[in-house]
Amino acid sequence: MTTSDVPYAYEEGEARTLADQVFEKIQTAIVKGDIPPGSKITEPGLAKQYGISRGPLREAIRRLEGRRLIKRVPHVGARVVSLSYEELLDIYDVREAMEGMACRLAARNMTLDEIAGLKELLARHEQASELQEGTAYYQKEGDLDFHFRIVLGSKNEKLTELLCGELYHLVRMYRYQFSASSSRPKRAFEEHHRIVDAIEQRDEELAEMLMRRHISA
Amino acid sequence: MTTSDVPYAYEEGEARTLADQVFEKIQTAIVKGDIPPGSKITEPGLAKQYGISRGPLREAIRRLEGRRLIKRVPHVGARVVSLSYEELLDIYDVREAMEGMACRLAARNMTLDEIAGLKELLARHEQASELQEGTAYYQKEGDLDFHFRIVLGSKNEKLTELLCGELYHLVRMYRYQFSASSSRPKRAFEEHHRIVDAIEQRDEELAEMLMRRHISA
DNA sequence: AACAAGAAGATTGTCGACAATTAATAAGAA
DNA sequence: TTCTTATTAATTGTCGACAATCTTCTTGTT
Repeated sequence: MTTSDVPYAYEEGEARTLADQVFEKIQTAIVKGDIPPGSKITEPGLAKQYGISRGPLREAIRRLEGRRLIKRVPHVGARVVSLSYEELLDIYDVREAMEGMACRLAARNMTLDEIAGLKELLARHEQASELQEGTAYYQKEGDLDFHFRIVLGSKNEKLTELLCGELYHLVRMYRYQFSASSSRPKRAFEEHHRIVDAIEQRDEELAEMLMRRHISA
Repeated sequence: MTTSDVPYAYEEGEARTLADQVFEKIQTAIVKGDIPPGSKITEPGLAKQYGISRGPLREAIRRLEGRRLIKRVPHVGARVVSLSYEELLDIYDVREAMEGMACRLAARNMTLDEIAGLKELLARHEQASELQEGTAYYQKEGDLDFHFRIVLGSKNEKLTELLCGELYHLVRMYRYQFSASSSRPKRAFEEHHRIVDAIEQRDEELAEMLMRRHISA
């Protein structure tokens, strides 16, 4: 796995606050399904589980609420969001729009080094894909890594925040939940390749179009 | 003003929690510039000002942090985000992508009633724009109202959440801050009109394109 | 005068306790 | 038995206090 588990990461080894630590722990727990979707969050329970008081825990919950991974009802409690099939389709429309734009901007703003890195990543994918018929690596983190780099290459902070800080987690959540594999590794790989070509040629229009088709598939 | 001050509103008169109330108060205070961008948030100060304890206040701050209206540094404090010109351009690229998609989906999913409502809104705008040379009303809330309705018409929950719950506030913040008026009321009105036409004809492609051009201008 | 080290002050982080509200349970009447 | 009502239990909301950390001011040295 090339990307860390926590993508938009803080500086490592930081003396962060308890609330921050627990925020991330709960976030990954939700994403990985350790705390199943729709389940109720009981404050005393979680506080005891993580060995902290309710204060920092509540702050973490409020932050997750701001990121829409948790829905809260006053005086009743908080539940982990459960994504329906409709919501998943919604998310993919959003991704199509935003990653399309990201790809357009990447074609404009990516440095030559970054492009070279992308091509190298593709090469590694190809190899892994040929060696093992293992769609596993390629499908999951590898695919996200590819998209991740393009988003970063857009050099658009807001876009990066929204995609990597919010939608990213929801998509990962979905993939963990359904063990989703797009079941078309060869095709996807070719599409990735063409996208990189378009970026290299600085063809913004084409880059956006290819990415949008790639996601909507 | 047709839209309420708090757009994605809770049910009114609800017995919400202190943290929720203060969250909204601070949010609008930030958006309207009452708490200036870049200024430091001191917990004891705000707590006293709103007449509450630090507990709920901290929860509100964490929620605002999740929405990226506030940046926090551990053990140092929180500051209101200050949007640079570059960030504003970034936001507009995101808006172009997302509202373009929203417009495409609106052309697909908007009901006839909603379309009729849009046309009626346009008529009101035209009248107001003719009567007073008052670009004021049209430029500000009226323009947002137009975009707001189209986003809602997309019937895409995630898109609505992101646009209305996050970018919306940032755009409003910017407008308050610079008293921004796009200085082209006539042209903008015509573009709105053409967009509605495209939606009415269910021409998704055209609707998206027109909206994107409208925003990027 | 300028800089460094240290002390005082203020602010943030964490905790436990109490009040308010909701959910669960038990008791009683139809 | 079943529905209503009252009581109990549990959970959430709020608060004030204390500890840890950072900031600022003071003091002393070069």
